[in-house]
Formats: sequence, structure tokens, C-alpha cells
Amino acid sequence: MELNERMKTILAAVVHSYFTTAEPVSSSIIAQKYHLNLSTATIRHEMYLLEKNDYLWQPHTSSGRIPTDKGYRFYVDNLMVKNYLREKEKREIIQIYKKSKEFEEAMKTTSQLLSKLTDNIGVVLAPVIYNNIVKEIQFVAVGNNRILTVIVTDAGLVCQKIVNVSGEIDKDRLNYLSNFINSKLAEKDIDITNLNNILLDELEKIISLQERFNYVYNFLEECFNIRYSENKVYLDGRINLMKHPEFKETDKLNYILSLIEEENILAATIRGYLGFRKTKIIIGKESKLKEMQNCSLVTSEYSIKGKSAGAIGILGPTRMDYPRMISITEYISDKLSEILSEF
Amino acid sequence: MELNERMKTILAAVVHSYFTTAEPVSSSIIAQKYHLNLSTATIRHEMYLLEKNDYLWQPHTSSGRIPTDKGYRFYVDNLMVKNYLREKEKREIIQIYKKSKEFEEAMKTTSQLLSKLTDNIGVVLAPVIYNNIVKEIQFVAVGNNRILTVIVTDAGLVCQKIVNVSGEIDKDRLNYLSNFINSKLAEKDIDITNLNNILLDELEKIISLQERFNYVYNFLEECFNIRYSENKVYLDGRINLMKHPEFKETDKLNYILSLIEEENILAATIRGYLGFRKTKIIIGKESKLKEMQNCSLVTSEYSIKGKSAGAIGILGPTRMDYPRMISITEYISDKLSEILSEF
DNA sequence: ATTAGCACTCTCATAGGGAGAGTGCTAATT
DNA sequence: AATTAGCACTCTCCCTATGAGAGTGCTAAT
Repeated sequence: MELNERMKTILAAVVHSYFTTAEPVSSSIIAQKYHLNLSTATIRHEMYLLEKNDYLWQPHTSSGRIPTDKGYRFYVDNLMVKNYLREKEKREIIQIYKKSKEFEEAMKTTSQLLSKLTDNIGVVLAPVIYNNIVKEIQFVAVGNNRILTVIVTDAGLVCQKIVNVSGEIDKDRLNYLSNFINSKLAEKDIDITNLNNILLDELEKIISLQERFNYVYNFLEECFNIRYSENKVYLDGRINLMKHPEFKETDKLNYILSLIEEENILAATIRGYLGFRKTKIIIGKESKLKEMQNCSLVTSEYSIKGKSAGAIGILGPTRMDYPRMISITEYISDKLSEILSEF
Repeated sequence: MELNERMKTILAAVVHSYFTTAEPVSSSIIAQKYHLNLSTATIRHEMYLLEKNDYLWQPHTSSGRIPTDKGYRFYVDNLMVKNYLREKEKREIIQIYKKSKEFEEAMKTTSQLLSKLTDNIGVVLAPVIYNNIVKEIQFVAVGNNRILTVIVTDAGLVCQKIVNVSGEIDKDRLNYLSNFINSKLAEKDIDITNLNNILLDELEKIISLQERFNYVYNFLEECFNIRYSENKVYLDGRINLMKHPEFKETDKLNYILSLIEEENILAATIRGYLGFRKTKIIIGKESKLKEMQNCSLVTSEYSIKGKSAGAIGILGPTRMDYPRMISITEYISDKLSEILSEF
């Protein structure tokens, strides 16, 4: 069924009122607060139709109405008015970011900003590295039997790993090795995912010539074995959950807490939604995760030097101020992109 | 008032029964479950005295009794029977640790182990570095205008920092610099806290002689400026809170959630209790933090190569199985010490 | 010193009732 | 044909009452 204009107006009013008060919305509230010049009976009739079409639902007969996931979806896709951050808010965000001189700090600041500005949970996925071109590899002997491998990518991301080796470390050989590898890297663009295969193939050739490289082979294999599955996630504002009346019910709180406990699952979920467009909104049961059924997630991708790198987002009850969540997420992802590109 | 033997027995029984059932303990329950060969009236009389002396309290007149913080304290200090982990459990812990090849992994594994084994929140404070002797410093140019500084301490801890520099990096100068610094480090034991002062003093001398070092001065100042306040904390098992009936009450949950939201405060609190003895127990209001008033914290220090490095702990409701919490915390801290010492 | 006995207190579950909010339906109005 | 007034009906919420049950404190007897 196609919604007529009046139904759209009423749906938008219900979404707005329910977001504001967290109470089921009655026909008289719509009539009073939104000046539609309609009687409550007429509004009631339209709400009845909206309910029949799954845009609204009632906790019990003779109570006011609450938007369904479908109702929120229609609102987000067709009804909501874009929100713009005030200049003052933008300045404050920029001001706070000025203090972030390092990568880790920028990530933390971002999740804090997201949670403070939205009163929800702020989520930041660290940049993925696997589609990056490897620009440079350095080996640093730390102590007597450990080597710190530093991989620098074209986007300027730095990826480190400490590997234990048996036996003394010969610094000259280590130098020779890194010079050799870096010369190979300069020749062609090697994706970090292929690092292992390509470089070890190259090394095979030398090893057959120069036996003395043999001892580093195992160590290199370990160095290049970067675990892509390990997605660092920065979360902030869990306590904000307690501000929302929907999470007064223990089982709903339980769901969302177990969602944010398993950071890997949350990260994988967010990644699963990426790539289609910059900002993405997942409302309640639209997610396959049962833990997310009472929540909405607004995510926005950020980039480093123009190349998509990761995503930020906010997680809260489905009853949220979607226009504002979107504008905040988008603005912050833009700023984060700028900052990370400068590093 | 000095507690007589019978009062001690009854107090221990109340603590045990309340831990098991989470229900206020009545005189008849004590009589039935703990076979003291006393009538309920006698037990009631002793409980009355225990209450008068603040070891027990009643939620309301004519209800059973619950231990107070003081009651738990007396139990922990004088009554509880030491618990020993079963060999099977020890083996399982060792087995799980075998997978941890890296520092970061060991930290995460530890917090997970703590939370899984105790059904409470597992806390791990990363090793503090400020009382370590600096053994070695390496500079690695990453990209064109960034330098990765790697500081290795005598305990084998590695501390890294990326610093932006303006202008091109001369690799020969960087080498010269690190050789110079490492020679100075070999001469005397420099505490990491004094790194900045001492080395920059030394550099001053050279700079006056060799003008070309001037450009690195600012950069070094930034490199050595390690922020000690930044205490990395690993937390796991927040969801376990929901298993305990005491946190069904929203405001109690609120308190503990805000405690674990501010990881820095939690870390500082735990650090504040360290040093006196290996294992420390903080019960409810014994902590000055109002957020901790419904919780207990059991912490145990771990060491690296015999030198105290950090602490692990578990955080849960005051109604907890103290003997078991202690044995788990102590055993895991021992294992963690071993693993970190081997790295 | 211990205990049996008992009155007393408080919680908890249940039921009833009245107020209030809000709906759905129908008949009247525009 | 669309809108609305009117009204019966439903459901929640809050208050009160009531009785059972658990547990205590006290006293007198053992």
C-alpha cells in the first residue's frame, strides 16, 4: 500500500514524538503537538491504517502507537529532514581533534566524541590494512633474540610485530635482508595480503644461492603472517545505555551488552555492511544478529588519502534521532579522514 | 567485641549460604544446612549479636541476615579456608596460555581467563614501564617524515612511539644518533623516567660542538616524552554482571558500569592498592570510590623477571567466592609472570 | 546456657476497584 | 465521500485489603 501525504505526516509525527518522550503516541498528542488541523478521530483512523501496514504497533489494545522497524525505515528513507551541525559544534569537534597527535589517540578521541555527542555508544573500527600496498619494511633487533618488524604501507599505516628468533641476531644480515626486500618492494606494488607468498618466493631464489639466508626464512614467514581477522575496535559510552528507558528491561540490556562484549562480532557486522555507500543505517531486526534487534546502528566510512580505510558508527536504541546521528557520524568521519591523511 | 568460636562458625555459615543462594540467611537455614547442633533460637541470638556488632545486617526486621562489608572482611581475614585449584584446571589454564605468543595476546588471554573462570569481570593492568632501566633505543624512519622510536628496557618491555618530523630524514645521522645514545645507555643505568633529562643534557654538550645535531633536538624531546599516565587496561566479561541478582537493580548496575567505563580511574585505583603484598582484597565501601560500594575487587601482582610489573584482578559483587577468587587470581598472576619473563 | 513457645513484623502474592488514557466503531455532520 | 462527535469498551496503573508464610525477638521453662 502506498502511503498518502497525510499518513506520511502522521508517521513522521509519531516517530518524532516517540523519540522525544519514549512514550507510546496517542492520536490526541499528534493533534495537539503537530497542528494538523484534523480531529483525533481522523488521526486515529490513519494510525489504524498505518498499523495494519506494519508501520506502527501498539504495546496493547487501547494504548498509543510506537513505530516499527519498518516505520523507522520508511522515515529514514523518505521522511526525515536532513540535520546540519551548528558551526559552533563543528568548531568544538575540530578543537578536540587538535589534541590528537597520534593514531591511537585519534581513534580514542573519535569514539569518545561519538558517544558524548549522541548519548549512545561510539564505535570506531581501526583502518584495515589488507588492501594496502607495502611501501617499506624495517627490521629492528630488540634485545638479543627478538626482532621488531615494521611494515609501512602507501597510506602511511604502520603495522608492527615482534617475533622471537632462536640464536644471535646478526645486524649486518638483517640490514642486507631489509635492503633486499625493500628493493623488491620498489619494483612492484605488492598488496599486503600477498606479501607472504611473493616475498618468500623471491627469497627462495636467494636461499638456493646463498645458504646463509636459510635461518631467516622461518622468522620471515612469521613476520609477514599478519592476522587480518584481528580487527581492533574502539568502543566508548557503554554507560549511556542506562540513560535510555528501553534498556531498563534487563533482557534488552542483556542483548546489547552481549553485542558489545564480543567486539569481533560487532566489527565483522559493521564491515559486512560497508562498501555500498558512505553512510549506512541498520534498524533493529534488519540485522541478522538477534542481539541487535532492539538497536540501530548508524555507520559511516572514513578514508585515508582518498582510499576507504575503516568505519565509525553509533549504536543505540531504535528510538533515536536519526537525522542528528547521521550528521554527526558523517561529519566526524570526514574529520577523521582528514586527520589520518595528514599523519 | 571479640567473637567467640560459635559466632565465627555462624558468620562463616552465613557468608557461605548467602554466597550460594543470594538470599538473606535465616537461623533455620543455618541449623539445617550446617549441623551445628544448636536450636534456631540460639543461632538467632548469636546472629542478633553479630548484627549488633556490624558483621551482619537485615534488609528489614524479621528477614534473614546478610553479611556486611565488615563481616566479609572478618571472614576473609580470619575464617575462610584456602582454596586450591584442581590439577585439571591448572592444566587447562596452561593449555590456553600456550597459544599466546605475543605480549598483547597474553594480556587479552589473561583477562578472558579471569572472567571466564570467575563469572566476574577480569581486569589486567599492562606492565608499568617507568621504573625500568632503558637498555636500548632504536630509531626507524617510516616514510619520509616520521620516525618510529623503539625503547627496550631491561625487563624486555618494548615501548614504541611514532614522531613526525619536519624535513627529510638523514639515515646516517639517525644511525649516528642511536649509536651515541646507546653508548651512553651502556655507561650507566638510566631509569626511563629520567631518560629525557639525562639524555638531552648529554646531547646539549654535543650540540654545542656539532651544530648539525640541532635539528634532532626537538624531535628527541618528543620521543622521550612517554606518558606514564596512560595505563592500558584490559577488561573482559562485563556481561557477567547480568548473571548476578544484585545487579538487577538498575542503580547498582549503573554504579559498576560507570566504574568500568572509566578505565583510567579503575587502573589508578588498583595501582593505589599495590605494593603492600602480592594479593589484595578490597570489599565494598572499603574503597573510597562510591562506584565500588557494591563490589569487591581481588587483585594480584605479576612480575617480569622477578620485578613487579603490573596487576591483574577480578571485579564482582561483594557476595563472591573469595577463596576461589583468590586462588584463581594468584595462580594466573604466577603463570602470567612466567610467560612475560620468557618473552 | 539453652531452648520451646509464641506474639509480632514484614514481605509477597493475589484480588478488587476506581481513575484515567486511549482506542474502535457508529452515526451524524460537513 | 470525508470528517468528526460521541460513546462504549479495553487496558494500565495505582491503591487498598487480605491472608499466607517466613523469620524474628522476647520470655519463661528446662
